[in-house]
Amino acid sequence: MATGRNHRPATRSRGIPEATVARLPLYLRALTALSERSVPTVSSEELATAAGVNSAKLRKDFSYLGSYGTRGVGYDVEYLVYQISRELGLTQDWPVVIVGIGNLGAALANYGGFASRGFRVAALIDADSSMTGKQVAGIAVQHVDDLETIIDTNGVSIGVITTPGGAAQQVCDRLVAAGVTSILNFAPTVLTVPEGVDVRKVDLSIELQILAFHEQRKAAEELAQEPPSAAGLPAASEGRRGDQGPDGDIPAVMPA
Amino acid sequence: MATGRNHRPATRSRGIPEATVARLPLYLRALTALSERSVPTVSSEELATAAGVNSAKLRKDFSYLGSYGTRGVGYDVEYLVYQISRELGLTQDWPVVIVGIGNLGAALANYGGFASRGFRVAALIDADSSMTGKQVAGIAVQHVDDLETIIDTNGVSIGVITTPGGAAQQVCDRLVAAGVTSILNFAPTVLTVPEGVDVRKVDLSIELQILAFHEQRKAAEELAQEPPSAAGLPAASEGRRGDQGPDGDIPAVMPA
DNA sequence: CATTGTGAACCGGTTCACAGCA
DNA sequence: TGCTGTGAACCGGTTCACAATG
Repeated sequence: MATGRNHRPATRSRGIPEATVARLPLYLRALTALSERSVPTVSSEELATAAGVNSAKLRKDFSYLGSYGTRGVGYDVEYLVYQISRELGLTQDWPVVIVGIGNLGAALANYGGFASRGFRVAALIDADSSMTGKQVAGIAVQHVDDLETIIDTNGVSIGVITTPGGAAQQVCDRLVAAGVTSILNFAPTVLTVPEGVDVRKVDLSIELQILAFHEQRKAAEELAQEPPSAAGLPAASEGRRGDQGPDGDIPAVMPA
Repeated sequence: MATGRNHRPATRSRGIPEATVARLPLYLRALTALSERSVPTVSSEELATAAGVNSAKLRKDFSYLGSYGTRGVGYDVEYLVYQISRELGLTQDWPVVIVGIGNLGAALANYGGFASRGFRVAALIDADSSMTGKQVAGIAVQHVDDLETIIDTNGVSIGVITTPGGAAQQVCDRLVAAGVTSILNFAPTVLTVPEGVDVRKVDLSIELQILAFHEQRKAAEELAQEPPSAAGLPAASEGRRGDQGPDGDIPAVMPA
């Protein structure tokens, strides 16, 4: 999931590699912070450090968007914020529905960063009738029976699934039938969707399991490294900002 | 991150590619379901479908673990569950701390799939004194002042950060100093860690932004495709199970 | 002359296609 | 005969290194 995706394998959108797309939000976040500090320009080196990537990668990424930098100087922060926002489609705002208002669904509904940039929680949907009408994050929960109507009247094309695993595929089918074409899935389930629908998944337990794998390996190495020669200091390490997590690639959180 | 990771780039652990490691939990989940239905064996084709990958990839993945299949027959479900669990380090259980008990932290604490496989919530930690002592998911919240003691007495090596972005790096530093070597970061922040510490990140807003990008592209294509010839049915699509989301690769959810 | 933009080498991972084996 | 295991081709993405340039 790493990083996997869901697109036509051949002709890529407008030449922007998927890996680059996955990093644009990271650059945007760093640039927004600079913008708030009224920094006028950044070099690829500075920005790369802030975003946690190396500068060559960043420059190559930006080269896919066009030549927005100035040699000898760097990039204009405001201009770049605008270009990336536009490229990501954040100049319009996207109504989003969240289906499954358990602990996680409620947490997401309350998530501040939602509204800030291009997204708006248009509706909260739950199958439990006793939830209907309750306010969560200032929004009244609606019943799943009305899912199709809600999608339609709000013009929703992005859905977030935070239901238990067992309900996810069914909810997904209804979302897609109602016109949703992008789904963010937090349920621990592999969703089957028609061509043209994008699915990304976020899976807590998978992330933890990947960490456990490496954790175990570290423990094993520690034992194995004792015997050889110098059992001294463990390779003095300065701070780094390595690539962090999936890109794609990868985990689902299931509400209780 | 897809997937990106945080490891020495050269000598890979025990020859198991990172991309394979990221898929093992997926296979394990599918196998566990089969096991519960008492299915004795599966072919690579069946299991691949259940896990949402293609069979060649699955076979290659398994080949890194060893030759656990039987030609002409398939794989023994129970045996494979055991081998993958062992490989992922899930035969022992990992005490985990969650730092930042807001909406999201509470949601994760309540997440059932936690305890089920190898993980145990050893402690909940929050900086807000008014939270101290409160029960969340049956566990008393402890104050961040005691972080080091908690890590130490519980032998914790995996930490989950669900604090606001501003506190994440600081919490991370303390976790690492106290001995944590694997971190799952839900805060929208790039964490800097010393060599040898693994960080994976889960970022809601990044995931949504990636979806928005593709959503926008679809809309643009629709317009562009109208002009040509046949504006008929949109390429009849049978259900697929594509790769879904990051693997690696990559978003952070920030509690309110 | 500092910094971008990019061709070319490199590398991990995926897919293909078939040999090997129960 | 059917399915696994894997070498080889392929491909997207990363890194290198330097030419281009404001």
